[in-house]
This record gives sequence, structure tokens and C-alpha cells, in this order.
Amino acid sequence: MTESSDAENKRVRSWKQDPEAVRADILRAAKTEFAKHGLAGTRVKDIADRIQTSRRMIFYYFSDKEGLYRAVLEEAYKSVREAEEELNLDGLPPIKALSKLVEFTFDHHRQNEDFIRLVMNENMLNGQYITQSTSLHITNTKVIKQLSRICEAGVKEGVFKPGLSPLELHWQISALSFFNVSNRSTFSVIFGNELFSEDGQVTMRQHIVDCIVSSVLAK
Amino acid sequence: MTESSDAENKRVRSWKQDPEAVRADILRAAKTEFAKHGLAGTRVKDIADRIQTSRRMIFYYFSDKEGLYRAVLEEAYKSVREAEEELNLDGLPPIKALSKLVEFTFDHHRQNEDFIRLVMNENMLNGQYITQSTSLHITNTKVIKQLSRICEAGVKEGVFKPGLSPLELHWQISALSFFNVSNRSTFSVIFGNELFSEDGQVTMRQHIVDCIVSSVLAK
Amino acid sequence: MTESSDAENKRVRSWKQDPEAVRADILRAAKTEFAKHGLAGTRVKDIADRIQTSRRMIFYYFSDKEGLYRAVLEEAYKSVREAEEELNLDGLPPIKALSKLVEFTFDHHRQNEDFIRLVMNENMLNGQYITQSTSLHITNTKVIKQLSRICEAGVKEGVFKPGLSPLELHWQISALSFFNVSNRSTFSVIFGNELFSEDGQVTMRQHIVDCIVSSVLAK
Amino acid sequence: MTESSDAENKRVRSWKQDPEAVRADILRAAKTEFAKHGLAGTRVKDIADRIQTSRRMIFYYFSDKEGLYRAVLEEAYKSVREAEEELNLDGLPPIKALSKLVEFTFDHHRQNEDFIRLVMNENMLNGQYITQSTSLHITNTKVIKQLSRICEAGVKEGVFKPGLSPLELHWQISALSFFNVSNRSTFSVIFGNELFSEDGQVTMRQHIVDCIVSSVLAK
DNA sequence: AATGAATGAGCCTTCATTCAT
DNA sequence: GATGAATGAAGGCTCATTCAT
Repeated sequence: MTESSDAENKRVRSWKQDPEAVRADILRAAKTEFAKHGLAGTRVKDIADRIQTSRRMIFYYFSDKEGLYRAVLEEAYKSVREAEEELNLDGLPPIKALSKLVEFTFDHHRQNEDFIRLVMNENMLNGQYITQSTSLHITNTKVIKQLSRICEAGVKEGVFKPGLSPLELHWQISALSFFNVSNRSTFSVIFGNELFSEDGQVTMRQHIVDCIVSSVLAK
Repeated sequence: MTESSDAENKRVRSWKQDPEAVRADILRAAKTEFAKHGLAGTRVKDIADRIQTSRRMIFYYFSDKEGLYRAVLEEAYKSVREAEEELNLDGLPPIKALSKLVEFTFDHHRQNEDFIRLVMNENMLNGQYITQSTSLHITNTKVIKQLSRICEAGVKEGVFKPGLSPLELHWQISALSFFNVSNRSTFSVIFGNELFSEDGQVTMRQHIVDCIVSSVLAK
Repeated sequence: MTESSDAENKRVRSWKQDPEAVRADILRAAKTEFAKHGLAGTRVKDIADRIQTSRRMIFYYFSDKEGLYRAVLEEAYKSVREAEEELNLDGLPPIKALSKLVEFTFDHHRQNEDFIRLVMNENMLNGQYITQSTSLHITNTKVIKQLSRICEAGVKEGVFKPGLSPLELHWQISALSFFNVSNRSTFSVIFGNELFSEDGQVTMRQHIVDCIVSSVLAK
Repeated sequence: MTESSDAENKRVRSWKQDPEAVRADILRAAKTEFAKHGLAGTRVKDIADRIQTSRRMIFYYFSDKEGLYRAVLEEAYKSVREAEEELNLDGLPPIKALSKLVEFTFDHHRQNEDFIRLVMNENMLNGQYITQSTSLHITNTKVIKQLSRICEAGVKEGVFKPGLSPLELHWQISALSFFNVSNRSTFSVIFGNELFSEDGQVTMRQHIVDCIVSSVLAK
């Protein structure tokens, strides 16, 4: 009654009587809030306010805060996987393919800060929720398969050195792309933000490609 | 485990009437809790319980939760800087020096998970507290100076390619070393934890050295 | 008298599921407490205990202590204004009307000590809350209008001296009626309480009427 | 240690080693704070900060907050009494004497808002502390004696009506003078502050004199 | 005569959640 | 399928005060 002005705002909602739309709306709002403040730092009320609904609805659809967080996490990983599926490297020469994969990852991470922050937060929680989400264990290996194919081809052509680990390669690409987004704040406070200007990022992107490529090249 | 059970415990405390010891104790306990749960997720009571003191003492020494968090952050960065000071690379040939610096960073990050988690959390908070802490802005550049010297020497000897950016190099070393600790949970849930076994880490450490070194080598 | 003893009492409450009744109940209890102890001196818990509810409900309905105080203040002024509306002086000769108005004010203030104390307290706070309450600025002028009519009539009839200020007249009536309640404690400690006995009050009331009336009379 | 910056400021204090000066300083600071915020609203820390001393000193000199409040109250009444003693009305004709007494009271109250506010607050507390202070009961009757003499003279000269009560007269003078200061905030919010402009106060002062004088005059 | 260190008790407020329809 | 009303539990913080020298 007094705690929120839900009553008036509800009239504005366009998705009345459309459960799926409500769910999606809550999920979207929750993603933003969880990405911003983490699980502990997020207020259920803020999620509700963001879409002019009542807290009650959130519990109605997602049981509790953790349930909502889990749903957000799964949804976020699903989106990322779907984006990865789109990347087509078939037919490219190994070096070109690898370069393109690195560039894609770097760009994709930059463009999806919310996802990065959700993952940061989940790591703060020791991955306890992602562990519970069975849907996330099986897949996510398309990248690895792609990298395997690239490595195989590169080795066969004699341009890559043998014995490369696609998993480790992926790990390195991820590390450099992830850190660029995740640690920007503290890094720029301490070392200045020249690396994060538009120019700085273009250069960094190129150097990351160089770094990864040079490390797989046969001598 | 009510707060009144403190009464008994207080008798055990050895630092009565020693403000500096109390401060240090609180700081240590707070670091652990903040590293575990972040700023929002940490309960002041849990910090107090950890050292058998009362919440009151924490406010007495640090004004409020944020003040304590800030102090923990500054202290943590200070420790890291001090550790960096200890590393002596003088007289080593460039490649050897760079390798040692990477190894040191990698090991140091692995051994200081609390620090990594504090930084993760601070990045979740957009670096707002580190921004306030004037003590952290000026310094932290010893690493950069070391890398500059190494690069200069490497270029002069003709083993490194010219035009290297010490800052970017530091950034890459940090990214790979940091991510190894920060994202271990989610990465191992999705891709298995072979990379994080003792053997896996030894290999990864070597590969990171290779990756960094190969990227600076003159062709 | 711990707060958990509420559990039992809650069963007794008759206004469950009736928001307006709850609001009114809290308001009534709060008025009593704020009148007794002022804003700073009042404990939210005491208000809650007074009506067997929890502190939580108070914040649910009024956001915070200040919000409740503001609501109490507005409600109290509103009640007083409503009482003033009831007073009908039409058709009475000027002197009679003025006398009746003074008597009414004197009696009304005596009978509403809580209101007086709220106003005292609000003055201790430099009127900061009443200033914020826009609802209290506009009206409250019915008394002034009544006094204006009385003065006009009195002057026209030649019984009152010309140039009277209705506002100042109201101020004087208020001062004498208000002080009678507000400063009773200290006055009676220092000068004895003969003025506050039942007889004393009857006499004083008459003398106040005389004082006011004599001051407006044409010589 | 952290809670207050007392340590540094102490050096500034000029009254070191002078107990009476310390006492007086605390008393002065406390008067200001109690006048501003009342007993409950005043923070011991604020009193201490005001004179760069530690809270500890306040308890050292006055035992507890209430003890300090009591001392402030007594001191304040004592000052007022002393001021009253200064007023010499001997030899003046009754009307003139009465007028001058009213003017003096009106002016004195206006100039001593802190005292007024202390009394307001004490009335909020039902005069419980002034009741305890035995020093305040006996005296304070000089005003009454003066008024008695004025009334006697006035009656004898035939200018005043017989049967006047000096006590009630004092009460009326007090009411009008006190209310002018005590209720200024709320009154001006509701009715505008024309009465409290410099001009308004001059007029009001005169009207109060008129009101009082007219009420004692023989017809 | 004075003080640095410490604290129990309680304050206002917030949070996720459930009750009842 | 949806919602207005209500709430237990705890959270950060503040207050006057005392301990110990």
C-alpha cells in the first residue's frame, strides 16, 4: 500500500494475462539487476520496480530470489552459446580462423558486459548455482570442437606446432577477453585508462590475436 | 551462537588494551569475510564472531562497514605491492627475467585468492572504493618499471621486437594469472577441472610463460 | 516485555486485513507517544507495543519514523481545524462573540494537551516538518475570518476601537490559551499550582476573556 | 581512537588544568545543545565536540547526561533571575512601572531564546528535572513582589481596579512574551511571518503592553 | 585531575517471503 | 492466473556509559 506505488503503474503493463511475457520481462529486469549488484547486492524490490510489477509476482513465477538468479544464469549462458553457434569458421585457413575466433570472443565479451558480470558474481559464489544447473554441463563445447578442428588443420598444414591443447587455447582466449571487461575498473584506476580508450581497445584486440597466434605457430 | 555468548569468549582475547592489535585482528577477519562474500554479502556480525569481539568494536575502529571494506582493500593492495618489491630481476637476461616475472605473478595470484576475490568484488562495484582511496593511485608502477627495463634490454640485445608496451604486457600477464584464480569455478564446471589439477596448473603456468614470451620475441 | 511476546497478542487484534483501521490505530498510538516524548524521545517500539503490532507494520504504512511523525502532525492540525469549523458565532453581538471565541480556544487547548505538546515539540524542531506539509499552509484561516467579522461589526457598532488586527488578536488569544497548557509544569513548580486548580482555571479563563475584550474596547 | 579526533584538538584548549573553566565551558556548550535539541535529541558527543573535549570529561564532571541537563537548567534559571534583579522600577508611577516590566519581559524573552527553549523542553518532560532542583523552588518571586507593589500603588492611586492578582498578571505577561518566542516557527508557517518582522515585533510589543495595562485599569 | 580504550543495550530500518483471498 | 496485506528475522549503526590506568 505505502511501500510501493505498484497499484498505479500496473495499468501501464502491456503483458497482462500473458504469462510468458511476464516471465521474460522479469528475467530481463533481473538480469540487469543481478549483473549490476550481484546476488546478495540485488534487491527483489528493485527488480519489481524496474518493470512496474509487484514483488509478489516474482515469487509467483520464480519461487524465490535464488530461483530467479538461477534462471537468469541459465538464460544468459544459453544466449551466449547461441551466439557462438552463429560463428562460422569453415573453410578458413587455420591462422585466419583462429584470429577470427579470438576477435569474435574479444568483441562478444566487450558487448555483453552483463553476462561477464553475472559470471564474475557466480565465481564469487564459487559457481554453486551453475553447478546445480544441469542444463549447463553437457554442452558449451562447440568452441572446443571448433578449436580442435583449427588446431588439427594447422598442424596438418605445418603452420601450428603439434601437441596443442584446444581447451587450454580456449582458456587463454577467454582469460584475455574476459579480464578486459571484468577488471577494467580497478585496472584503469591504478594504471590509467589509456588501454580502454577506443584506440587502446583496437590495439589491444590486435595484440591479443598476435599473442595467441604466435603461441601456436610452428617455429 | 548468539551474540551474548561473546561474554565468555572475551576472556580469551589476548589483545585487550592494544588498539593496533585489535585493528589488525579486525582487518584480518574482515578480509576473509569480504573475500568470501563481497561487500553486500558480508555480515558485520560474522566478522565480529570470527575474532570473538562485538560488532560495536568494528564500528569503533572503522566507523562503518564501508570504512572497514575500504581499509581492507587498501591493506590488501599494500601487501601485494610489498610482495612485488621483493622480486629481484636485476642482472637476468631479458627472456629469463620476463619468464620469472610471469611465473611470479602466476604463483602469487594463485597463493592469494583472497586478494583476487577482493579485486573481483571491487570490480563488481565498478571500482568505486579503490577510486576513493587516494593511497592507491600513485604507486603500483614498480611492475611497469621492471617490465620497461626488461623490454629495453631485450630490444637492445635484439631478442625482443621493438615497439613493445610494458603496460600492455603487464595487462596480459595479469589477465592470464588473474583469470586462473577468479574464473576457476565456472570454467571447471563447464569444461571440467583438468586444467586445475596440480599437473594441469604446472603445464598451464609453463604455457602462459611461453605465450607471453613468444609474443615479444623478435622473429 | 520482549518483542516476541507480540505473537500472542496478535491474535487479539480486530483490524486484520483492514488497512485503514491499521493506519488509524498506528496514528493514534503514535500521536500519544510523540505528544509524550517528542520526535527524538519516542521509541518506535513503544508505538508498536501500544497497539500490539510489530515495528515492521509501522514502516510498512509510514515508511519511517519521520513519515509517521509528519502524518501525526497533519492529522492533529486537521482535527483542530475541524473543531474550529464547528464553532458558530453568527448573530452574536461582537463582545459576546469575541468572549465565546476566547472561551472556546481556552477550553479546546486545555482539552487537547496532546495537540499542544505536538506543537511544542514541532517548535523545538523549528517547524521543519510543518513547513514540509503543504496541506497545512493554505487553510487555518477560518479563525482569522471570524475575528475579522467580529472586529468589523464591533467597530461599526462603535464598541470596538478601530484599527484592530484580527491576526494579532488571534495571536494573543492563542498565546494565553496555549501557554496555559504548555507551561503549566514549570510555572507551577516555581509559583505553585493555585492557578491550575479547577477554581484557578475558571478564574483565569474569565480573566483572559476580560483581558482580550478590554484591549479591543473603544474608550 | 577512531570515533573522535579529540586527541589533536585537545592541544588547543586554553583551560587545561582549570577545573572551573572546564565546567563552565561544558555547561555553556551543553546549554546550546540542549536548547537546540532538547534532552533526548541532544548527543553527548556533540557537546564534547563543540568544545574540543572528550565525552569522558563530561561524565567526569557531571556524572551523566541528566546531571548535566539539570546543571544547565539551574544555571539558566539563575541567570534569568539575576537579570530580573537588575530591573529597577522604584519611584515610577504604576502604569509606567507596569509598562516597563512588560517591555522588559518581552525583550528579555526575545533575547534569550536558548532559555525559552530549555523551558519548552523541560515542559515536554513535565518539569521533572526542575521539580528535583530544590534551588529553584524558593526564590523566583521577586517579580511577584514587584508586581504586588505596583498593583498596590496603582489601586491606592485609583488608576488600577482593585482585586488584581499579581501572580496572574505575571502569568499573562509571561504567556504573551514566552509564546512570542516559543511558537514563532509554527505560527509563522501557518499565518505568515508579518508578526515577526522587526516592525511587527515593535507593534506587537506595544500591543502587549496595551493589553496588559488596559486589563488592570480602573474604569 | 584526567584520559584512552572499550562496551551493553537498544535504535531505526530493511530484506525476502508468506498469508489469505 | 493473480494480488493486496502482512511479517519474522536480521541488518547496520548509535547511544550513553564504564573500565582501567
